[in-house]
Amino acid sequence: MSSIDRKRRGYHQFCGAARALDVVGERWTLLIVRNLLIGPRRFSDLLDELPGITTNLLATRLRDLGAAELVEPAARGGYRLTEAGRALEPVLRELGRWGGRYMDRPRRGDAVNLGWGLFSLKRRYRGGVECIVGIEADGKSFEVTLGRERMDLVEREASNPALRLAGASHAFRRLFGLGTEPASIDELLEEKAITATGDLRQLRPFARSLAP
Amino acid sequence: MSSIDRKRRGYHQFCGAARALDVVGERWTLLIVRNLLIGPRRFSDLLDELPGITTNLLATRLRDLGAAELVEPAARGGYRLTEAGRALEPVLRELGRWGGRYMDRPRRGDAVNLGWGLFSLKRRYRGGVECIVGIEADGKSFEVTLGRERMDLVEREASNPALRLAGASHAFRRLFGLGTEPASIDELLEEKAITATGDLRQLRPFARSLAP
DNA sequence: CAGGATCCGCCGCGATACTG
DNA sequence: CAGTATCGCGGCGGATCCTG
Repeated sequence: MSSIDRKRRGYHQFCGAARALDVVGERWTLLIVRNLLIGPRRFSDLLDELPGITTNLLATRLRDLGAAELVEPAARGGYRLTEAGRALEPVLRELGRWGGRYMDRPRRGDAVNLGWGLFSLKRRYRGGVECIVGIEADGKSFEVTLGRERMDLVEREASNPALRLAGASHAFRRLFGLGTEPASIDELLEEKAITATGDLRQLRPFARSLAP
Repeated sequence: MSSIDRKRRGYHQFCGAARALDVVGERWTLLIVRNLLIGPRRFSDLLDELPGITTNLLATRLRDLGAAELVEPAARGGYRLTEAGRALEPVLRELGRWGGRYMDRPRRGDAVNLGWGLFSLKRRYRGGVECIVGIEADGKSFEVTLGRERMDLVEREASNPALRLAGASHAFRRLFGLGTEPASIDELLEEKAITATGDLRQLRPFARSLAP
């Protein structure tokens, strides 16, 4: 039946990009995935982090992502990505890289999220450092794992970080040059905008490997 | 004025991926870019290659892409990508890579396009060959340039290819394993499904560097 | 309160017809 | 060949209501 074929609107092209857009090309979908790439999320978390999305649309998207087996129920409630969902990270990385040209400063009314900013550091990371850093900003906790080649990011309290940094998220956006005037780690410590505890010898290599 | 802010529907997030989707996230847009990445196109070319798009929507998308300075008028009429538009290639590459998992075989009603298939070979190319190959299939001409690291593809008659291959597009899809049972270059030459002229010593390295 | 479902209005989209 | 004009529909945005 052609009614079945056309049931769901699709591109009907034998092309990887078109197939991908058939699955994750609808509005909001890739942004939901981006947020889940940082860590598991509850419905209400996503609702807060995605200003403008409505409850019905978020529910629909999560249901569709579940049906596509890109998202599954998380252990402690909420939603998490499956392996196939996590495989979308390179797509988000390249989208973020390309969109960087429109992103020098936040515009009026823009939602700003430190998680998105830290996520974008993955492609800036220069490598060569090996340590785990815990970041606490505005009630949120991030575990940043620097390895030989790549950086990992999870939103959770770092289990056993070599270094702990705490401050307002704006301080971290200054540290990494994420939409504000950049500042050195020394300035920020001097101003007490950021406080560091733990193995302070890791501080400078950490900052340098992620500097703007 | 808030009416100006909200004139165009957008995500209003200070995030590279969201900014990118504000510009190229609407339906059809990235597929138009994908086709233009293979070479300049006229309005009617795009209309043929994008089954299902309508004239008004294609006109709107091309106008928007022009306003965003991703597309500009081509020298001999039609449309071509600007530098910023070509910079979307990694996005299409990663989308295509991810979408590959849904693409083992064409489905009923799928549009099939040899250009899209050859484009996907860019990420398969193993490097190490240096030659220009002209491919002629079903009235279309492609110039495939193999270099030390990467492969380039333009839809045009190759100016001075070391090797010329001609055949039905289905034969090339067998050669590269693009949605059909793969076949070796020897089989295809034996069957006369593909005819090769020029420097035949390049034939086998070419096929091997792009094999499934 | 988390996690939705339901209803409605609007605009992006699809289809067709028409024009320079 | 390269679009524009028109219209109907469904996806999406906004608000409210429901259920454990």
